[in-house]
Amino acid sequence: MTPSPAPQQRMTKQRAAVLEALEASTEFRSAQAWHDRLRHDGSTVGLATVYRALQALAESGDVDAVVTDSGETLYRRCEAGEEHHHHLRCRLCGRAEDIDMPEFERWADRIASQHGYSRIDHTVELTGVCEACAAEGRG
Amino acid sequence: MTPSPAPQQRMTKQRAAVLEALEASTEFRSAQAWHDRLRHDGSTVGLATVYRALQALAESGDVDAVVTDSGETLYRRCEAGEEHHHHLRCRLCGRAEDIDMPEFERWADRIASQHGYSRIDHTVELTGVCEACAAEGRG
DNA sequence: GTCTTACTGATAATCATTGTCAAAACGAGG
DNA sequence: CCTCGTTTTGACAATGATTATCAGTAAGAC
Ligand SMILES: [Zn+2]
Ligand SMILES: [Zn+2]
Ligand SMILES: [Zn+2]
Ligand SMILES: [Zn+2]
Repeated sequence: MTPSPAPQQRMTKQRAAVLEALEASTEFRSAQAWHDRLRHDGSTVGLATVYRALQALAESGDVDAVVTDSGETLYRRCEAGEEHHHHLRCRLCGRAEDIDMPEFERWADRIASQHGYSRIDHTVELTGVCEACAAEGRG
Repeated sequence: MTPSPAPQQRMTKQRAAVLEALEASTEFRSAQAWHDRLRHDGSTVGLATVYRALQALAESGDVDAVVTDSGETLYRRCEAGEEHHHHLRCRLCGRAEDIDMPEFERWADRIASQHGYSRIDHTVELTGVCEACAAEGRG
């Protein structure tokens, strides 16, 4: 294989717009929802570009991504820096809280090795209805 | 709303075949994978029918369903009866172990209410590479 | 400015899943 | 066993989120 010539990143108008949209909210939204918001805010960014930007950001750890039960991927800006964490997310409005659970991490590793499994990964997501949404009687 | 006239279930050849296939394995497979297996075993069951059967079984709690990171839904027969449980699944072959974690359940409820969230639901899945797959050097 | 190369956006393609609907199969009752 | 109202089936179209294409655009190094 070739020594992979270090891929460069360029800060474009579009990427900046996506970043700005992400910064303006702490809620989980789908790529299409972010795209809608950008268009409504006057941007002419293309849908594919939004997908690409969000995926790149998710890979680099700058945004959090979760997959819903229906298979949709939701993104939001990551508030917790590099650190591994989980979420408590409102199913109705996308609001989310960062959750830390170091005990779980250790427990998962132990259980896995007890069963002979290696290269462990895990998915932990809590969903519910936030106080505001409950008050409005949504859902 | 109408008194919902008690929906009946009929045991058809196709549903029996799906059940039989599920009984013959403890591994998580996609609807399409189960369909393939059924066709290879001589059945002429249609793909849509397999989807319908698996969904019905999942709703009734007779099979476990998980959504992968890529959005695909995997099914396998449920070994743990009605009881709520989680899985440690091999990413390569679909093998899975049932995992119980009552502490987590309690913890999740507590965290959620501390943040003012109600109607809590949760997703906890562990994935890894099982001993057999690791031995074969797959992945 | 010039040039190389990554990026963009309109659009087509993919792929799992769901909807449609006429034909076939259940199974209760006779 | 035969009949009949329902449920189920299966081939195929449709959906909807995501990805691939590819010609044109624009970072940013020099
Ligand atoms: Zn909410
Ligand atoms: Zn974790
Ligand atoms: Zn395995
Ligand atoms: Zn649980």
